[in-house]
Amino acid sequence: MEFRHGAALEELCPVCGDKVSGYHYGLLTCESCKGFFKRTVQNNKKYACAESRECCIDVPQRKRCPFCRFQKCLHVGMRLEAVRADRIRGGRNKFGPMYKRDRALKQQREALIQASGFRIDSSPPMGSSTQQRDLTFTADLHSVPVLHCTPLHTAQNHRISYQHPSLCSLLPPDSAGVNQYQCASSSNWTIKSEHANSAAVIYSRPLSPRGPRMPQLVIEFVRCDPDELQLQNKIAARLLQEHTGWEKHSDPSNLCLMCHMADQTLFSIVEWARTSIFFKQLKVNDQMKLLHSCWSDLLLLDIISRQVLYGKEGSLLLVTGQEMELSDVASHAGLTVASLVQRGLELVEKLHIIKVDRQEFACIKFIILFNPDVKQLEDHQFIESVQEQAEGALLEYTLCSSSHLLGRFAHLLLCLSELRSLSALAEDYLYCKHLSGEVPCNNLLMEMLHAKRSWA
DNA sequence: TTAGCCTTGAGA
DNA sequence: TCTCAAGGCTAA
Repeated sequence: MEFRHGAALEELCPVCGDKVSGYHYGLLTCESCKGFFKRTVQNNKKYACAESRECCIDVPQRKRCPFCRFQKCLHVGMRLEAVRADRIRGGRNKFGPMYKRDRALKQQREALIQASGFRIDSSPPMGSSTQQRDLTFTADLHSVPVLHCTPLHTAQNHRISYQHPSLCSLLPPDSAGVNQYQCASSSNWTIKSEHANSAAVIYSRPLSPRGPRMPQLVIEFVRCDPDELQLQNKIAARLLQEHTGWEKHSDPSNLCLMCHMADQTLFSIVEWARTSIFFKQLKVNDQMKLLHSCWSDLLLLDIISRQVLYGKEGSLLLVTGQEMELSDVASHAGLTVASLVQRGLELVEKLHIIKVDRQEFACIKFIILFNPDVKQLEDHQFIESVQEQAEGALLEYTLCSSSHLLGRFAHLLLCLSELRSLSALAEDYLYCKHLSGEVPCNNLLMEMLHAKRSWA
């Protein structure tokens, strides 16, 4: 299948919302933000914000505040290292494979839309509502009570303060009043969930003349998934900011670096959950209980699914898009980590052999998140109903895509059980390391670790 | 200073 | 040979 380059160009610039002209410095942006980013980095420009560093950056206003515009460039993931110090023109850079993978993802998403006849706003332009949500999320990071505060420097040496938010501050105010989720699609589909105590059933699309039936809920689950490249860029940029702050103080250990990466991944998982179908209808108390209960399962699933979908044999693909040689990991690991890595790799291999796809991973995430076994849930019936629907959607999807009747579905549930067992071991290991003071404190990772143990 | 268009050149 | 993401040029 040929990738339509034009499809990507229909997207909007994540910085200002203007028309995208191609991949520039790590992601799809417009020509003007490309030029702005280049000028800023090449000429080492220093800007200042006349307001409160929260200026709106859109097409009409992007010229108003270069400080906030550049901050946004970094925030959405434009890469400083893609600007060439030697200024040599032409050729390709090291991001080629990343652009290729992003194109493949977009192509896959487009194929999914076509197969289902359902319109998904692929990679919602950050200049639109998603952009606003993104800014709100960033603003949250700067406005919540301080648990941990490290002075950081951006590439421009602008001092910014980074305050680590707690899970509670990352979740929105109670949304229980909003008990109706409605989504109209271009194909006369109306998804409606009016929950009082149970989730309304979302029906599957009828059989498509072009291929197997795609359960409607699976499409919704995939739709909730973040854009892999944007996620990659965002986490890489945040880690770069954090790392700039560390350089002055000490050289962090590998374990420490991995914890920071896991911490940032946890942020993205919370962000995914809080904007996901069904979850956003829950009261904050229930949201927190569910996330406290399953964060490590979701974190491990994130690592494993990336490995299954995009990883290469012999290396570990990190959330930042970097690859680590497994031989390096093994040589630096102790017995416990080596055994965890080995079991993780065996699980990756199992999932790889049966070719688990994005749709199935998306369902599994919801099955993990909506765990009715969590104690003292206010809306237990609704949560149980969502998990049943997610399992039903996965079953239906596997029956459509596999000839082995229940075999594939059962296999996936077995893998899920292995994943839970592995994540419990990883949690124990992390807790031991925390007690011996070998991992960073006062972050979301540690908050989750403590929360689970305090009510377990 | 901005932003649209042009030139360049490595890799497919 | 073609593609496309770099840097360069220049009118507004």
